Amino acid sequence: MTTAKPALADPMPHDIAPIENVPLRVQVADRLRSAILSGRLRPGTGLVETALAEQMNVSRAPIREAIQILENDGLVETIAYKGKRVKPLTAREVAETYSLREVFEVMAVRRILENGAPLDLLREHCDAMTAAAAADDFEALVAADEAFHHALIVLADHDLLLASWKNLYLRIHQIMALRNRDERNLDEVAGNHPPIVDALADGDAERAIKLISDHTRILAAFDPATIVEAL
Amino acid sequence: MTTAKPALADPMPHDIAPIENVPLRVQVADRLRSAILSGRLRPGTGLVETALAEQMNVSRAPIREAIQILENDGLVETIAYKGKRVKPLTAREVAETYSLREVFEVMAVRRILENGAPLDLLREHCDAMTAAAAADDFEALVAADEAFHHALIVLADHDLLLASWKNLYLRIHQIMALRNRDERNLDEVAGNHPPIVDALADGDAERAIKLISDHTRILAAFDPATIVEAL
DNA sequence: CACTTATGGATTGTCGACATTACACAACAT
DNA sequence: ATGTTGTGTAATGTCGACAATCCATAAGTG
Repeated sequence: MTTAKPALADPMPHDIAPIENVPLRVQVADRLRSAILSGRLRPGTGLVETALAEQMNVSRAPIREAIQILENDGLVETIAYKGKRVKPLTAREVAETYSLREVFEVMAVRRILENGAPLDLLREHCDAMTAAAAADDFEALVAADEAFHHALIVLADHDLLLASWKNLYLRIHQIMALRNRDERNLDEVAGNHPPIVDALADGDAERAIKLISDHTRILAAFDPATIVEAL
Repeated sequence: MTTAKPALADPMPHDIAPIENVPLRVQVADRLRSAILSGRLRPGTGLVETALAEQMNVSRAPIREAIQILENDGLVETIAYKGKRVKPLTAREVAETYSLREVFEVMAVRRILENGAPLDLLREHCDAMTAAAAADDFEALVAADEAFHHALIVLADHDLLLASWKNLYLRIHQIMALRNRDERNLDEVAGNHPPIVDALADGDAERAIKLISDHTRILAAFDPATIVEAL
């Protein structure tokens, strides 16, 4: 009953966005994270609190907490009394990241098949991917790809899985940014996804799992050598 | 060549442990964590920085950072400008925790079967469990059980998996502490594990996966109702 | 020359004080 | 009474300064 109070009819234009009260540490963390994920801050780069504080015009406290947030994201590591730096990316870590992602996505597929879920969202993302591929728009393709996989995890209806996947995907972002632009066929990437949805629709567990498994594994296999050196 | 320097022959007794230079935040975090995991700090309990700082006789800074560490462990949640509290445990979270653990352990089994690994450590832990069960020593049984599963994950030789499993197992600790002492047959718990090792030894993937899967699932199914209320 | 011992700079670790926010409750007006 | 507005309190958020630690490099010593 929002209309129960007739005085002041609709006084607030929707344009007035709520004042954002974002703590500094979050702003700092977001900026640093995006710098890391975009590859502007390369693995091995030292993060000096004093320098960052001065550069961003805040005190050391928020910087410290921001760095700790990034540590929880697994993007930064601390060596006591020595310094903090962007976590180096070893070939092994890359492989492990993708293999864990595979397990997560297979788990999602299993749960979707067991509990059922509407698949139209996945189809939409597939369409977006084929469109992006047709337009030769790499960025859009990557975005749609992530949206697809994200939706897949969400459909699994498992908060902890979703949180773990998101955390893992941070590194995937980083890896993709550091990887030499692999000039693979965009249409091929886009074409890989619809069969997964089809298998889900058919309730064909074995096929769906194999498809999603192969899909993520292909990405992983492409990596180790093409990563830029760490530190 | 440690004997190349003949002067001062073996001057340091091994008894003298290295001076521990543990940052306060870590000490605080360890204490709080153990309090949470043991159930002394129940879910929903508010954590007030000022109070903890006074109580532990340190400033607020280490307390703050310690709490953030626990947040990364998933044991504490923050509501901005409102307070921090021990994360409430819902039945859903418990179920999700165990289901994710199942996936992790199945992944470990798969990797062990694919890459091979010595199984004697697992056997030792099995023996410790049966011994504990025979002595009716609940604590020892739980410890050996954890050692077994920990070893299983370690054998999978996957650092990221190990880290994720450890993080997840923190909550399992908490859950077990909060759960009404389930008076199940100790011998039964102990007896569940050797067949897993046998299946691994036989290279029987299907059987090993089914065993480990059932094993963790049984534990999960036992929970939701027996958990004490949150908040 | 080999080896120990100072010393200096850089960086994190800790502290106490102040600013900001949110909530609860009282005071007030309608 | 009901709703609005003020005010106080308790908590987190932020700050600047100081202490502790590590590392490299130089100085001293046999």
